[in-house]
Amino acid sequence: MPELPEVQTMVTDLKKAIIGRKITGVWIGAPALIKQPTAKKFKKEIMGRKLLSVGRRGKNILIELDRDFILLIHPKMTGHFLLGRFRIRGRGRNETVVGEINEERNKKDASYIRLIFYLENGEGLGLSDVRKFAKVMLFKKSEAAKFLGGLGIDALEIKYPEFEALIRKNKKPAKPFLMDQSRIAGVGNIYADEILYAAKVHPLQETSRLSRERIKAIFSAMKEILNKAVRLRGTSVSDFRDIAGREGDYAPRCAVYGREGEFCPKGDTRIKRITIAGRSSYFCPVEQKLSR
DNA sequence: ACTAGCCCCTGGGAGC
DNA sequence: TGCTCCCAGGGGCTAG
Repeated sequence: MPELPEVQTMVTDLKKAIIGRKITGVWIGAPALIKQPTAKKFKKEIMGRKLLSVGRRGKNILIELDRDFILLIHPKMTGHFLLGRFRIRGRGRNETVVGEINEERNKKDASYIRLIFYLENGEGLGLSDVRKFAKVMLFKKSEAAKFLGGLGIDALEIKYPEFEALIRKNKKPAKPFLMDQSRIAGVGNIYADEILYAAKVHPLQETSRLSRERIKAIFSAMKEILNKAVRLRGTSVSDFRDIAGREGDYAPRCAVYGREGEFCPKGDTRIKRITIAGRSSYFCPVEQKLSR
């Protein structure tokens, strides 16, 4: 599921592929993904816009368009972009996308495309999203604060003093703290588990009594793991693909995520899975002891 | 102001 | 083989 490194991979790809190009058409297969404004108005307003720059804040992709518009895409669980040539098959509600993208394995992926931005040369930028959880918004630059105001500091931007101040104020256990986008933006379920494992902190650890040493360990593990995952172009445990349909290379580096019952990389203890706030959490009960 | 819990959605895997 | 059931999960929303 796209977290900061996967979103950054998409942003890097998009920068190369679409900057300076113009949106010549839009196909909306799942109007419910468009949260702002209405799908009809969205289509009208985005037509003919030029793509000026691509950025990221937490897990949100922000594309700057001409006339001071911002296009925001949050991929949620299964959203990702594919660049290729697409045909629409069927009619009305039964319309589906057939992709002429590079490889056979991506054909299925293309059929999950819910939204296409057509570019000048007939190529399309498709948003593939099996579960239709993705969020797409279009608004004026002047309204950005309204739609991004609730987001905390990006996990790759935050400096240690700010991080320590946030974690000291925090009342949640360590894992929900890392995943709270209103404090620090970008860390999701997979990387939170990996960060806490590397920092030797139990996911249910209350953060109020953590020593400065442990807080520093969490902070540096966060930076190191996210940066490494960015270099490896993300984790593809399920649906994540880059713009060309390729998987990321970080998944084999995961020490604990998705590895219930396997041995901890540092010993002969088996990795446990527990549920925290409705989410699976993987950890090593020996490496990550609760302390108080 | 804050938090816990429900809900959105679909494919894939387990179980029978 | 084929059916049904349950699970995955980020974050928006609501009730408390």
